[in-house]
Amino acid sequence: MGDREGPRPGGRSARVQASVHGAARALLARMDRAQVTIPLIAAEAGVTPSTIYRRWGELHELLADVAVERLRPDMAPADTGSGRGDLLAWAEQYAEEMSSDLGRRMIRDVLAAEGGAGPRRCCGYVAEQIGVIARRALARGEAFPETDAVLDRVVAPIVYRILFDEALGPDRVGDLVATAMAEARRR
Amino acid sequence: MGDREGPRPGGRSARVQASVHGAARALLARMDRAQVTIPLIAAEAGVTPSTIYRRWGELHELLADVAVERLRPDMAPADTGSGRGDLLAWAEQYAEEMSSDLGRRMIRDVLAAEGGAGPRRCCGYVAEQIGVIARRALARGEAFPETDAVLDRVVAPIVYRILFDEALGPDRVGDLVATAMAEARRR
DNA sequence: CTCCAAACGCAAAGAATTTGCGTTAGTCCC
DNA sequence: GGGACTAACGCAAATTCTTTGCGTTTGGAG
Repeated sequence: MGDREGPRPGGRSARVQASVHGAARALLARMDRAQVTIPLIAAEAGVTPSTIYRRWGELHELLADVAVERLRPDMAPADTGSGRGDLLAWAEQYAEEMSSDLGRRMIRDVLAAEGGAGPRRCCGYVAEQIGVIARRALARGEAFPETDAVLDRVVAPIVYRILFDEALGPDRVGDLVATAMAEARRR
Repeated sequence: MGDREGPRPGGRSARVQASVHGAARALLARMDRAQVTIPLIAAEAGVTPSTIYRRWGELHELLADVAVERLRPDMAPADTGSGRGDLLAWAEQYAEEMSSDLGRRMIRDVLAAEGGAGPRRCCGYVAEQIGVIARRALARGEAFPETDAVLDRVVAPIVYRILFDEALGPDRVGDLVATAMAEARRR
């Protein structure tokens, strides 16, 4: 049940999904994003367009699917020795990755899809990473803010600025982390 | 120069733009969003599809244009007698409007467009409203946080949750405002 | 008043999307 | 293991959307 949404692991569906995802990533890396179409992806993946249309419906849905996959963290946040250091390192890296052209585009792809599942999953990934940092900090006996507080004070401003204004620099991210950590005492 | 990007006020271009915007709004209100297409909008507006394609390029650009228009505030924030009250009232209304289905969709439309002009303009609208509240507060001799601080502590969490998670209730919005107002003392 | 540039309408060509039908692959139950 | 069943796929035709060339109109400048 915790199995993502996909079909069963070894089936034909899974193979098609993998090859379509791979084709989409390859094309996105190779050419301008406005020129990537479903027939192109289908040709690259070795399937017929109708297969993609039936499964994903629109290009946005497919790209969102691919983007969510790429936004899933592949490792635990670095352990710098303190919760504050961990959060700062994580936040700086996150801000940098997401403000890159690729990161920006992935976020927008995720948001463009119809169902709310993609964005929520991304938020979940972030919350999970913060949770790891938090548990590590608490195990060391340190104070650490609630995950929701970190989302509100650190993650939200980073993402909001990337989407609507201009990406925050490392110094501003540091300020956000400091503000969030100040919240920890009230726990 | 503060004139938006559009053509001169009375020209033919302006009339076409107005009628296309109106047609798009009418169709969005009347039918499901996935069924709204450029040829449909063109028919409703009484122009040929190629006109729309040439001016906006894609449906997303047009919808983003329409959404930005609708997101522009049409009046100054209510004056409740104090900066804190003004901000609270504004934030609660903003959160409510943006978390509605319509608001959500408009935000996503704005973000889906290619150029970064739309999102920045929306952010500018918000900053402007906050600026009005701030100037009123300062004129009364009250303390009030920087606009950037309000964006980070109040607006960003509201929008982030709407886009990625679940909309915040009025109580949580109140907490955000309280946090932001606490910042004012350091000015 | 005349000229000019930008924008529009029309229509044909090209590309993408939808859909019906036959076939295949994997699954479940003997 | 073997047979039936379901979901997904391939193919191809029909539909709809998108692009583009060319002539015409419109509003503004000199």
